[in-house]
Amino acid sequence: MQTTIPRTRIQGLNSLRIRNGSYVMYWMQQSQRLEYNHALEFAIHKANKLGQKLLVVFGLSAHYPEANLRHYTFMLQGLKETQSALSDRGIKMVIQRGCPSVIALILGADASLIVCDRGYLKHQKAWRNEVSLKAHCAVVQVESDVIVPVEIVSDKAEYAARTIRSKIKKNMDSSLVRFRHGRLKKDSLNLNVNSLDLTDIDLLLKDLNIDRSVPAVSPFLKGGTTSAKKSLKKFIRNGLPRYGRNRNQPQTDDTSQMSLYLHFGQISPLHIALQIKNADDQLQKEKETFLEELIVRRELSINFVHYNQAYDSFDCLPDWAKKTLAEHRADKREPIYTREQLENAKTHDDYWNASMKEMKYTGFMHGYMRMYWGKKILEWSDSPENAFRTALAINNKYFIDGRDPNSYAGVAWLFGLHDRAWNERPIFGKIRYMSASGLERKCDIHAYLEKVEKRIRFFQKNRTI
DNA sequence: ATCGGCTCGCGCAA
DNA sequence: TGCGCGAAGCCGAT
Repeated sequence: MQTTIPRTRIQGLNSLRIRNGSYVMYWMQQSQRLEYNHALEFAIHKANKLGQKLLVVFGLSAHYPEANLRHYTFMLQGLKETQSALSDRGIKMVIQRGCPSVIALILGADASLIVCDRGYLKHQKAWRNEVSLKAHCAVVQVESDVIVPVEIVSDKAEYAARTIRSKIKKNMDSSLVRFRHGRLKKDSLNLNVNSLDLTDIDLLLKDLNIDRSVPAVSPFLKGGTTSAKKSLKKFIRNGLPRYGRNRNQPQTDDTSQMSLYLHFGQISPLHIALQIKNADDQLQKEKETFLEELIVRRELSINFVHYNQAYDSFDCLPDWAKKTLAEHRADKREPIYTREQLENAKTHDDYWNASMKEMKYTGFMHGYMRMYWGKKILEWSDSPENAFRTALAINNKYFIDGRDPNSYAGVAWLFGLHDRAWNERPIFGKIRYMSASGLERKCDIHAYLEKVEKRIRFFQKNRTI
């Protein structure tokens, strides 16, 4: 049990001191939860030490890059729960409408100290940079979204899972520790700061001028820590015992779905990892396989977006991949589908269409099908650059967990990132290929088609938003 | 059903 | 400098 936050998670973002302001402010943005939140714990600790109140602030932008009704609904469900959970602890949380960095600076003007959590995408870094440059007090960033902080693992973009694995494992035991949740001494509920009212999320969503082109998946998937923990429990009971066998079987539902909640910081990877470690001792192998995905692969994605500035474009790919795709640029593509045809699931390939529908109507797709889905976009586009753009755009539009570091690494993987060369063939060159016959050979793809059809019928019948 | 070849480059051993 | 091996494969030979 750890009582203080490890130094390796804490970074001063400017050189200013703690001022004598009205409160300590935790600018919450990435880690949208109360539990296992290192940034929040650090802020509570500092507030107690200074004898001050703690104000938690969230800036809600109506124009978050690529976000639509589906994402906002899921996020606001989680924020509503977090606000009330904090309130139960005597901590005031306000949500204000506007660009997150601007909100942080406005409310931070009265703060003694601004604590923020960490995000690795370009716009998330830019927001924190702006706040650290313009704030009048110390700005401290606390990592609470990974098991091993990125800089501790490596100081460069890693080449593949195998090169990052040992570096993560070296630091894992010292990072996989519980910590005590602190208590705020000075109740801050009476702080007089305005907040958006989250009582009626639908009403608030109508008020915000957001992109409404993609419907929410509520009430089938609900955002928030309670949902996340319920899914985790269910996974440990039902999915984990079969994880080794079924993780690549898209007709089953033996996945954890943790990526949805992790994306919005509604659950901590540390919390998940500890729960998994504590599960049945008979499941050593399954646990290892799951932790490999949760920690090594997820944190490889974060390493990628942190150190590779081109993570959202074709340029991010390793040279051998760009070279081999260029050599096959003139290969005949037949058929070629437009983005519209793809989004409408109007291809000749029923397996592919089913995966597209799963994504479009349920906001989720089984991991194994995510690979097949993307590989075919490369095969059916007029150029690899356009394929990259299309795959990423559709990914981010429909997946609840789109726009995550995992999204960028996942899309780039389709084009060779973190992978190796394979037998050369048309269009793909030496990039790994996947085929419909592979699906037939390796899983029960017809059961998957049925699963998707059934789920979509259920969704359409019961949709409320 | 199972196996080997395909093919690249990092990281480590020497 | 050489060598082993890898984020989830394909394909043809046996």
